[in-house]
Amino acid sequence: MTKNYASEISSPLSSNHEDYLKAIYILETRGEQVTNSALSEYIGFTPASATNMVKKLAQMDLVIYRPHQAVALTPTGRRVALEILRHHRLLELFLHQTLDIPWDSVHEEAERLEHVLSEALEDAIAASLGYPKVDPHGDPIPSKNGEISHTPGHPLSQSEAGRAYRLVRVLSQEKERLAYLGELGLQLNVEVFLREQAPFDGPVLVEVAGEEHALAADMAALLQVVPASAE
Amino acid sequence: MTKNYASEISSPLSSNHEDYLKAIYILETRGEQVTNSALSEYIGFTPASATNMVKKLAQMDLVIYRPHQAVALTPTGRRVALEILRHHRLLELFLHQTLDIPWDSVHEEAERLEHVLSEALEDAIAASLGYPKVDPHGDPIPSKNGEISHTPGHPLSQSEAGRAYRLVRVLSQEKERLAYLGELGLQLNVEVFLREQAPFDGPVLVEVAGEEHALAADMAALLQVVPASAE
DNA sequence: CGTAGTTTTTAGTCATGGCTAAATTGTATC
DNA sequence: GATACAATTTAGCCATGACTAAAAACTACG
Ligand SMILES: [Mn+2]
Ligand SMILES: [Mn+2]
Ligand SMILES: [Mn+2]
Ligand SMILES: [Mn+2]
Repeated sequence: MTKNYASEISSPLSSNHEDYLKAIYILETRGEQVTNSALSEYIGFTPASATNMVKKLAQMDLVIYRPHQAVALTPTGRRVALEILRHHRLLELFLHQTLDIPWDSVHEEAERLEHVLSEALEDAIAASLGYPKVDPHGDPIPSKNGEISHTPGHPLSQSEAGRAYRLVRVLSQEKERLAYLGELGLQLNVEVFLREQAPFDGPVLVEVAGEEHALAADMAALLQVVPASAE
Repeated sequence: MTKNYASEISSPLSSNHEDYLKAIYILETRGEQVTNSALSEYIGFTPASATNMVKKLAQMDLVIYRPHQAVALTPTGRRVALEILRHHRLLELFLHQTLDIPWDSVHEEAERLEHVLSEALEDAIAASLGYPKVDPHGDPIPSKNGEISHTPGHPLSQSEAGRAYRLVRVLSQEKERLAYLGELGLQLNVEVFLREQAPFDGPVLVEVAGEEHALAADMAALLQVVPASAE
């Protein structure tokens, strides 16, 4: 058997089923309404396809669907979403740590592998990593029984200038963006000194590993930090 | 991009396409004629489905199909089969070595993972294992450019009694059989002393790690060995 | 409220790739 | 060579899940 949630559902789920549920979960956690258009845009299929799939998921009791309303996960749907998300983030960390895959590439690899990970493999990976709590981007890894911790931190763009911070999460999975940040030395847990914060949503000046860089406001908004003093 | 052979083919191949090609390759190497029934039995679909798929593979120039004749791989088809086989065997070894997955479980895991392995990951795995030549069952791992070595050895059932041998390959991927062999201590590269060989295809008596065991003739036929003196 | 514009749903099409059942072809035996 | 039996192919069915285009339903604004 290949999946933990297998006992809770009627028919086996395809990769796309799982990606839909994961997408709904992620959109839910963003606090936005999970409209059909938001969902279809996120997964990259047409709105008609999204409606179609959501109806099927509703028949399987994985989501609640009321026409023209935002879709929501049922408890079972959330369990499935969290299991796939756990696979995804464990894989990202494993690929990064064990196989030296750069942090800007792990997402796309995990996107395919997450669907073919057995329980045994999930457990073996988790064990070999020492039961980690976050992935290479600082995203929390759901526990086996579906708990997920809230990550601390606040955007660098909303932090006080003249202080040192530690990067605890990057709210982006865009390959190019992550590659750029990596070039600046901005990897997870790196120390960042916030030199200057321009007003009117202007750029921020930071110092990383002795070098100074300017970051656009929207970029800085994606960088979650905590005070470096909290060591 | 996900596969190396992508440039050589017209349309992307599904997991099942790849498994068919791999199956044809394996049946070919057994020296038997790859009949429709042999193929359909091996892959576990009906003969009608096999005919159907073989015709599609023929349209893509991956196999040669003539009605009522044995099917054969084209050079391109062989390249695809060998790439998937490389994925499979690299994964088996990786799972066994790096994640301690038992040798009787790696096959089924690799059967799913082999289809979602990117070039980058294939390379990273091969590098982390030190570019290995054989998998945990002694099956040769095809090279990146599609070369595959011939493994030495002969069946234990056709070996001379009173001599010591080294197990270099097990010609089975049945979970229960491998688990049983593992319990006897019969893992790859283990030393086996052939105590007695009963006539008329009778059982063989072996000594492994100080313990004596009797093996059925068909079991012993699956164990490929070389003289232990060849150290 | 009524209407324009947006969002969502419906309806209908298509490709894929399994399946069963029936027809056909090939093979072996008398 | 006829005939039985096995292997293979054909024909037709079905589920899945994408798509486009059209219809319907919501929303917002004058
Ligand atoms: Mn995915
Ligand atoms: Mn991540
Ligand atoms: Mn496979
Ligand atoms: Mn093997």
